[in-house]
Amino acid sequence: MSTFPRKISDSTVRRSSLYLRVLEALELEGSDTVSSRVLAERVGATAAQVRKDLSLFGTFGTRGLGYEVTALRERLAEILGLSHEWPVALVGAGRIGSALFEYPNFRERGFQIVAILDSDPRKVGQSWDGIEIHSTRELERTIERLGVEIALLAVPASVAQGVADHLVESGVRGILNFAPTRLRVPPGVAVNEVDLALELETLSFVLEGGGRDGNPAPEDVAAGPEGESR
Amino acid sequence: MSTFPRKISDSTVRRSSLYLRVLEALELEGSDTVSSRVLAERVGATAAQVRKDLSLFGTFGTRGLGYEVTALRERLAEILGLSHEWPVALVGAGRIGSALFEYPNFRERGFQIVAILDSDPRKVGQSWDGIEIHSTRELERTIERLGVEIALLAVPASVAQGVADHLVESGVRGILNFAPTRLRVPPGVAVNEVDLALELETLSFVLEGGGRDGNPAPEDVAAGPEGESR
DNA sequence: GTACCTTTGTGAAGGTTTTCACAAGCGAAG
DNA sequence: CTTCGCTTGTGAAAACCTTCACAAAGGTAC
Ligand SMILES: NC(=O)c1ccc[n+]([C@@H]2O[C@H](COP(=O)([O-])OP(=O)(O)OC[C@H]3O[C@@H](n4cnc5c(N)ncnc54)[C@H](O)[C@@H]3O)[C@@H](O)[C@H]2O)c1
Ligand SMILES: NC(=O)c1ccc[n+]([C@@H]2O[C@H](COP(=O)([O-])OP(=O)(O)OC[C@H]3O[C@@H](n4cnc5c(N)ncnc54)[C@H](O)[C@@H]3O)[C@@H](O)[C@H]2O)c1
Repeated sequence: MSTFPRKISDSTVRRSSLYLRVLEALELEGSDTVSSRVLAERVGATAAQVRKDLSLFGTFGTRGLGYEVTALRERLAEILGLSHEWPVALVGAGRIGSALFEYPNFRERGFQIVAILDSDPRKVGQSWDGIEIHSTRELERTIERLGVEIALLAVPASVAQGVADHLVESGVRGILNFAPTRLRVPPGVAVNEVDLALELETLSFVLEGGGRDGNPAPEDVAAGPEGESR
Repeated sequence: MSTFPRKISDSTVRRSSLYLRVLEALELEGSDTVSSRVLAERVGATAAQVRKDLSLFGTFGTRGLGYEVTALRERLAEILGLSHEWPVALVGAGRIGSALFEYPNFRERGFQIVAILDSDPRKVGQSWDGIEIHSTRELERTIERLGVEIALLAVPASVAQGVADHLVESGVRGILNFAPTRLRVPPGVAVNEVDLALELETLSFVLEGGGRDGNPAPEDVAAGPEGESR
């Protein structure tokens, strides 16, 4: 709904997600306000970075005081598109699919798995926690009926592109892809790849001395990916 | 083992991991050589980017011809630290832990789970596929005995930092963390965070119009995170 | 051997993200 | 009401990353 003057960078969005999590924790701890310094400390960034990030979204702080925890949390949640529930489809009811289904964190943050899809006739018809597993032949109908816009894609790599195409045709606009394949999707569709073998390989690169001189780089090693640009 | 003149950026390492995967596929397809253009096409980057990345590691190509597939694959694998097996410990034998354990992709790429650790007395003593689940009381001994340097951390967020500290004390230098907590580790230890709720939140941000004007940004939406630089 | 085609490797340019540094603003205290 | 201490918001600088553009060089055909 909301738009912003400048294009917001991926790194800013990712950090904002972390800020939100810290704000939720601070609220439970009973803090009323928080400074950019404290926020930064908690997420492993710099205070200037926090202020720059937040300033891209608007002006939230009070000079001399900091940010009001509850207000900022609410505003950030809204900005990140978390002020309403997202109905989510799980595609691929295999090993990783079942772990994802039972992951309570998704629902807590407003992502509710409302449909499970699989092509295996032995799985179709089963129910998980009251949600029936549908055949991928009913994919389009199911996605449309439930208004699903986000899908968790947990099918074998060999079929991932085909299933993704089908999802996009059916109206899905965001895919979290667990298969180790780069998906090609039309403009207007967002994909996030979760590539665990790649994550391990970046670890082994650093451990093997790629960072510098046989030792992992001292500084930025604690920060993680992203670089996650990430 | 190998060191490089300049510090290699995270994005370069991540792309290199993708190049390696494409090279493996090309080898199976029977290609002898590949140009930066083709390599780029397959991973969704530009040809110049591919050449820049590779040039940071050395000079591998032949002008007019391109890169020799097998030679480059071998060299890249070596650079990424994949020319030997890595014994890996799985810590937390829960839902995500068991999916990870059964994920064949890890072993195929040289990451072999040689130890499973859990604190739940009901799980300790069980065997998964011939590998016994050990108590976390034996963590240090197990890690040391098996020479584990990389751990998959799949325990509840509330205990993740404590377990991570214990792992580091025992000699672990690389952690792939699935708990939604930023780990603090001493210099010299590498951590990659896999934060699925965060990935979903970046999707919902884009879908909600954060990218631009109510529509996801047309260009870089297909590229994913790292971003994803991270 | 030469001409031509192709593709690499790489400085330089361009763009983006992070850090720096400080004026401006707010609240509290006296 | 003024002063003081603290913290934000933000231009400018620095660092970093990507793209451009082209000379250099290998292969091939004749
Ligand atoms: N197991 C893990 O820990 C793990 C980790 C990261 C990534 N992954 C990736 O996730 C994907 C699934 O892995 P898994 O271990 O759960 O495999 P799995 O074989 O246990 O599950 C795959 C599921 O997808 C279903 N499926 C197959 N073709 C389908 C189609 N065309 N449409 C719908 N459903 C279909 C299968 O019936 C099965 O239920 C793979 O791409 C894998 O590389 C797995
Ligand atoms: N289920 C998912 O799909 C999923 C996805 C992403 C991230 N995660 C994260 O992964 C972690 C594990 O999630 P899960 O769903 O597998 O939970 P789970 O409860 O199924 O498994 C957690 C396991 O950790 C063990 N454990 C608890 N304390 C321990 C300790 N101190 N030392 C060693 N082992 C200990 C438990 O006995 C249990 O076996 C959580 O942090 C969760 O947020 C889970």
